[in-house]
Amino acid sequence: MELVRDGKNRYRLVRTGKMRVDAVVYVNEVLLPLLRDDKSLEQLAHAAMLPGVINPVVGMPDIHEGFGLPIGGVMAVGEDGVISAGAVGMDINCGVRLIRTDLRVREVPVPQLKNLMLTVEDYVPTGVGKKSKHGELSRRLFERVARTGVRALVEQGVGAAADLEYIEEGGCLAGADLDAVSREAYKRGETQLGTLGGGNHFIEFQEVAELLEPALAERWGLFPGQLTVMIHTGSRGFGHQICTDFSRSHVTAAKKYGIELPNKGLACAPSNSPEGRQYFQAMACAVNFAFANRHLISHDVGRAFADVFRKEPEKLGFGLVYDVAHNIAKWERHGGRKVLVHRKGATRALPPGHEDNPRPYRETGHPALIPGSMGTSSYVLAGTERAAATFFSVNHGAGRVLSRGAAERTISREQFEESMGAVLYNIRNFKEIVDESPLAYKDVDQVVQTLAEIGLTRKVARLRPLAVIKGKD
DNA sequence: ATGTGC
Repeated sequence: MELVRDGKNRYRLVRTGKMRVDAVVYVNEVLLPLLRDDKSLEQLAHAAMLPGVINPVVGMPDIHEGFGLPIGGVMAVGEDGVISAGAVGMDINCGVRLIRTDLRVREVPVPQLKNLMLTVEDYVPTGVGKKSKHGELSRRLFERVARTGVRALVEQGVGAAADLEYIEEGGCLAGADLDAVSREAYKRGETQLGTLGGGNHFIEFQEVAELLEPALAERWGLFPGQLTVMIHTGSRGFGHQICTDFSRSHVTAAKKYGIELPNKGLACAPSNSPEGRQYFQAMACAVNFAFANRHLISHDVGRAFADVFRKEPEKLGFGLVYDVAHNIAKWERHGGRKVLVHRKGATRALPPGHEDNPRPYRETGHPALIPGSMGTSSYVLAGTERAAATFFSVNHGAGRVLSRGAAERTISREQFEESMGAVLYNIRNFKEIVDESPLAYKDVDQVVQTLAEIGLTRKVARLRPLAVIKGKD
């Protein structure tokens, strides 16, 4: 397997052996060496072997080894090709939502910020295995949420109908069918609406630190010194179970349809087969659940703001900038063809004027939301026409450089605390959070710059972390 | 990522 330089910040794995197409990975000189002891390039090559795959399979600068497709991978497949649960990921519609306020960070003293953190934690369950505090609502609305997404919550008075235009797909991916979902997945999902989860998921209070395209940032409602809230979570146990179910059953399906699997994690079925359609139907349920999960969490964050500032969220300028997925498969048009784009740790970023942009962002292109690691900046990016080369995709974050285990073994308490700087966090026991240290991640500035300097994205705003809420066990 | 492992 040979990686050849193919222009600035761009390397190509030229088709060889059973690969049907090339793989292209976008990294600069700093990020390239980080792929040394990592199977992600091999995993891109595996994806390039699947039936119907379209040239090229793409790796983002935050790429790292995953299950099946690497995290930071984009695999587009024609109508005659396959769909793969492992190319979407365990956390279906893991994604990011950004909320703006009219508050200025300098007007919010640290004790008030701490109070805000505690109040949010009262409303939003965090940590692995946690169940919804809206137990009755979660159970009652679960089926409607899975079928119709965020709209089911809006109908109950959670948020406003106008919010739907500020969510990818209007908060509902078409084609969801609960009949495709196992009993097991259903049971795990119905009690988890409005929960954060663990691992890299978070609720973060941020300050708009820098406007890189001031006119556009202001048009999107951002201003320097502004307090924003970023929510990063997904479909919890529901999506996890769906991925597990289909990664197993599609090994059999692949055999049935004569598909040779380069690795088990890429288990797949023809997208037009009953097995392939069933995965799409189930995945769409989890996509809708995750959009609704972030929506209900925002509602609860709004309640916390109302408690602390003694003003209704609307009076605080509380509003949705955007909500975007980074683990999803969707049918889209690229190069005049209908293709199924699998994005796993990759964020859609449509260019200005593209007809698939939501109405408020039709002219400018929608914001692409990129969380950094805790303790480092996050970014608001915009799409470009050049990113047609990546099926209009950008990175999804900083990307891991140390596994959880390696982080726990090698990062000391002192190093951890230094890496967090002045950022507040809710976890007392450093061992529970060291695997999320900024030291376990790549440099998000390098990652974003890699794409920006070759015109695959534009930096609109940089957000600085003030305080982060992570999952508590 | 995950009621975190065959």
